[in-house]
Amino acid sequence: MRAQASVLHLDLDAFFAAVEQRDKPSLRGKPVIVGGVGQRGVVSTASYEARVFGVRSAMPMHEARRRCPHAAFLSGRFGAYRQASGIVMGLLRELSPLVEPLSLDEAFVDLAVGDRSLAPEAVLAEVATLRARLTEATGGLTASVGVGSSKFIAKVASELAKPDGVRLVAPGTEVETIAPLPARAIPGIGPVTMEKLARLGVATVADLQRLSSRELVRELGRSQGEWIGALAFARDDRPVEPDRETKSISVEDTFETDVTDREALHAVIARDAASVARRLSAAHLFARTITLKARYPDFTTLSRSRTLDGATDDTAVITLVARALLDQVELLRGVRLLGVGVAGLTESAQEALFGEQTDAPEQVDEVVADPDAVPDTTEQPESLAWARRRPDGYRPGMDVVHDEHGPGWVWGAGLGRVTVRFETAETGPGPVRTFAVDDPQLRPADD
DNA sequence: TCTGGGGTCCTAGGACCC
DNA sequence: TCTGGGGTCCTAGGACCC
Repeated sequence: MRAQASVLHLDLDAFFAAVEQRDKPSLRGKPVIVGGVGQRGVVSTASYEARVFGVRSAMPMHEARRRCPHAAFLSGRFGAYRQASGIVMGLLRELSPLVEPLSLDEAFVDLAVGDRSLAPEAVLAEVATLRARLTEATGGLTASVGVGSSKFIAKVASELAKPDGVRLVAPGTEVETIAPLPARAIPGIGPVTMEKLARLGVATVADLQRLSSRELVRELGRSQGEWIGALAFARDDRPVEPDRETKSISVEDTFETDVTDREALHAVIARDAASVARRLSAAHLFARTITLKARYPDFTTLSRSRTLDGATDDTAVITLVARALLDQVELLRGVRLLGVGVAGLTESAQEALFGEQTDAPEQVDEVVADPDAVPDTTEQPESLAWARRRPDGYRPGMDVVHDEHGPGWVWGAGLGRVTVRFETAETGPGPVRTFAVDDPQLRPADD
């Protein structure tokens, strides 16, 4: 904890839904739900209008539809979210070079750099300017901002400021500020930990403050017990870290229906491995450990991993190692999810550590020696298409262009037809038209 | 019609080394 | 010939966060 309130936490309000309402004027003021629109999707973000009906992040989509059937259900446009996020992070970096993004819609900023005044009035004036510029630069998005003497307090403060507000917790008032909050408000206390604490009679942070460190450690383990005990008294001296290194990269797919066919999963692995390899290359990274993840219909999840002697960014190597790991997975029950991940990331692809023997399966050795040995899986048999996450094509919410009607977005698709609303952020609510999916005048817009 | 996808961190046991 | 102890790496699982 610092003597001054010099840590800022910014959180964009209902971010994905707000971007959709910005770009789709007919949805402004209405319930909007962004998430997986398939059978097994969950809510990513609900607009405040949808939250009134009890729709929350991570809620299964069928439950959200039951609670709020008249909402607009959209599958998300990550290009648009990334762009808006980039603008916001840029504004934050004008405040201070010490910006630590936590996700597309959240970041910490360390204000204790340069010669600015850290007096509360001065900081609040800066925050007011920031929020006004943010709304202007993003075409109407809003953010909640918390300022405090540590990351923890700044984060709690922005939570208290939501939506579209500011809260500065004055140094010296931290413990009394957090005392009445539910213990669950402390980051790191999730459902399982809260259940354990409830058995000790803990409901609020004040209750937590009454427990001894010894009791917490006995119940939660050393690391978590000591950490929660410290946060209950607002003790947190973690620095804002602008350059955190990536530790792992992964891709996973939940299937519309459970998959038992090993060949179909081989095709999924090839595609996911290619995606992971592309991201490794883009980041100029190589990986030593390859992990395969599978989830059974009863939701039990397992992982199998193998660490290679050398690091790789090669699709063929990742594919064959992941496929070999799949041999250790029993498929009789089918799987609802499969994923490929890499870890042990390095900036160079060293050859095998000297003196060590490789324990990789022979087929991997073959591929390392000859990348062309990997089977070409880019052309999937038609029979495997069902294993894909979702049919390609027009997903609700996506941007399209029509030669005559101009830019619009997909309102709904199915049965060979696409319904489009023609409007943009600048136009005001626009008209709706329906087309055949193969209408040559209609196509997805470039991202 | 149960429960996404991308991450981080922690624990715990076994192998292996000194 | 009854049995130590620390350190590191690897694997697997789980809690948690957005």
